Amino acid sequence: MQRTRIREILASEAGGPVLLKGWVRTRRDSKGFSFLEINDGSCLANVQVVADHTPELLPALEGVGTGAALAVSGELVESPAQGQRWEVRAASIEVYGLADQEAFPLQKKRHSDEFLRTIAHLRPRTNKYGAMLRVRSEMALAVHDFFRQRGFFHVHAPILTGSDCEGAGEMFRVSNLEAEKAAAMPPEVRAAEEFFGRPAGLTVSGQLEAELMALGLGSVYTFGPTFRAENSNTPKHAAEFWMVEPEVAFADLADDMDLAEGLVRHLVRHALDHCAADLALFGNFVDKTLLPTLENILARPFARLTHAEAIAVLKASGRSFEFPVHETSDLQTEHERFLCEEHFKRPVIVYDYPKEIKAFYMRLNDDNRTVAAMDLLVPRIGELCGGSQREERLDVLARRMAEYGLPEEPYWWYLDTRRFGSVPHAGFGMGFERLLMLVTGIANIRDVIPYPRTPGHLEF
RNA sequence: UCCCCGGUAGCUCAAUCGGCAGAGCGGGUGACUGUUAAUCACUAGGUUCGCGGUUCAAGUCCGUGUCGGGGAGCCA
Repeated sequence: MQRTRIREILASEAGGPVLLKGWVRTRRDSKGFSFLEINDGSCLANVQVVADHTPELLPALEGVGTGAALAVSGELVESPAQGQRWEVRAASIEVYGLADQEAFPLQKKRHSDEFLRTIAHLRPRTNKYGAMLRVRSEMALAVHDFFRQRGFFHVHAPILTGSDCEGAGEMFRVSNLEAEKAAAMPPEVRAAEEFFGRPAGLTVSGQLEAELMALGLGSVYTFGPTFRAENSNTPKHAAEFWMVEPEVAFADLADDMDLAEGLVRHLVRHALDHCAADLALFGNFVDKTLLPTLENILARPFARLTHAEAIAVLKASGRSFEFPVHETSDLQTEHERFLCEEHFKRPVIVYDYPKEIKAFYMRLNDDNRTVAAMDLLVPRIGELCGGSQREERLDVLARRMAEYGLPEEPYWWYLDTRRFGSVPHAGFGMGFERLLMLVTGIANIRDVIPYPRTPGHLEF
C-alpha cells in the first residue's frame, strides 16, 4: 500500500484504508487506548491516530512520544469527537525511529526563536518553521510565475565573480590556495597562482550580468544566492541571502516602479490565496496584524514620491528625528518607517535620489543633481526593493565612473553594451528573505532562511 | 563595527537591601473508555555562562571574556 500524505488524508471525501507516515507531535493516553497526533510536513495540520491498547499495538507504542517517526496503517474514519473531521483508527504501527524524551529538545509547547535557532537542524519539525518553509517554497514558485506571465526569461548569473567593485558591499574572497602560503606570496605571484589567474569572489549582485542578457533577450530576471561580507548584525541582514533581480530593456524608471509594485502585489496575493492555513498560524502566533497588513498592501496603489518630496514631508511632519532631515542625505531607518508606517500607512516608493548617495550605473536625470533610482519601502522592514533606470549613454557613464574613481578597463564588457546598440533599460533587486518577512510577519531574517549565515555563524 | 539590555532546572522565567535556589511547562511513575498544548496524584532534576576580584557571606556588587537580544550604520 502506498502512503498517503496527511494533506490529502484531511481533504478526503470518504473514509477507507490508509497508510500514513510521519512524526509524532503529541501523545495522549487514556485507559485502553492512545491518541497520537502525526505530522508529515505536507501541511500544517496533524492527523489524529487512535491506537487501542491491543496485544498487537501496545508493544509498538512502547517508548513512542513527541518526535518519534512512525508508519501507521489503518482505517480513515469520521471522528466522533470535536476538533477534527477525520481520524485514523490504527490497525498496525511500525516504528522507524524513537526519540528519547529526556534528550529530544522539541517539546509540545512554544519555544523561543532564539532557542530554536540553536537547534536549526530540528526546526523544520515545528509548526512555525514548517509553515515558513512551505511559504518560502510557494513564494519562489510565485516569483517564477509572475515573470513568466510577463514574458521574462529566467537567467543564471555567475556566482563566482572577478569584478572587484560592483559597489554593493564587501565581497567574500574565493581562493583555492592554502591561506598561509598565499599570504606569503607577493601579489603578482599570488595572482598567477590563483585558480582564475586573478582575485575572485562570491557575487554581491547579478545585476551587471543580468543587464547584458536583458540587452539581447529583452526582459530577464535572476533568482539566486548573493553574498555580502558586511559585518552587519541586524534582524534584516544576512551574509548569504537570495535575491530576485529583474532587468528590462526599453524600460524607464516609471516602468521599473510599476514592475516592482506589481511583483510585490502578486506575491502577497499569491500567499493569501495559496498559503491560507500557514498564514493563519503566523497571524495567530507571530504577528496579530499580519492579515490586515497584507490586505492593506493590496487595497490601494503604493505611494510614490521623489526623494525631495519625501524630505519635504518629513520636514513638515513636525517630528523631531534622531537624524536631522537633509536634502542631500539618504533616508534613515526612522525616516523610512515614518513614511510608510505613519504618514502613508502603506508601501512607499521613493525615487529620484541625489546622485551623490547612489551607485555609478544609475541614470543621471536632466537636472544633473539626481539619478533615476527608486527604493520600495514596506512597513516594519524598510527597503524591500532597490533599483534604477541604468545609465545607457556611454559618455555619461564613463564620466560617472571617473567621478567614482572606477577604472574602465575591468568594466570593458559593461561599457561595450553602451557602445553597441545601447537602449534605455531598468531593473531592481528584491531581497527574497525580506519579502518572506513581510508575508509571514517573522521579525528576524535568521528565521526565514533555513540555515542563516551571519557574522560568526556557519553552523549546520 | 558602535550604543543599550540580558545569560538561573530540558524550555520559559522568578528570587525584596548582599543572607537556606523557586514556579509553570516538559521528563519519569501511577490513575482515568474520546483526548485536543488532555486532566489528576506522586517524583527526579542546579558548576545560577567562563575566569578573576570585593565581602563573614555573591545568582545579586566590581573587572574581564564569551554568547544571545534590541537599536544604529552598511544594504536586499
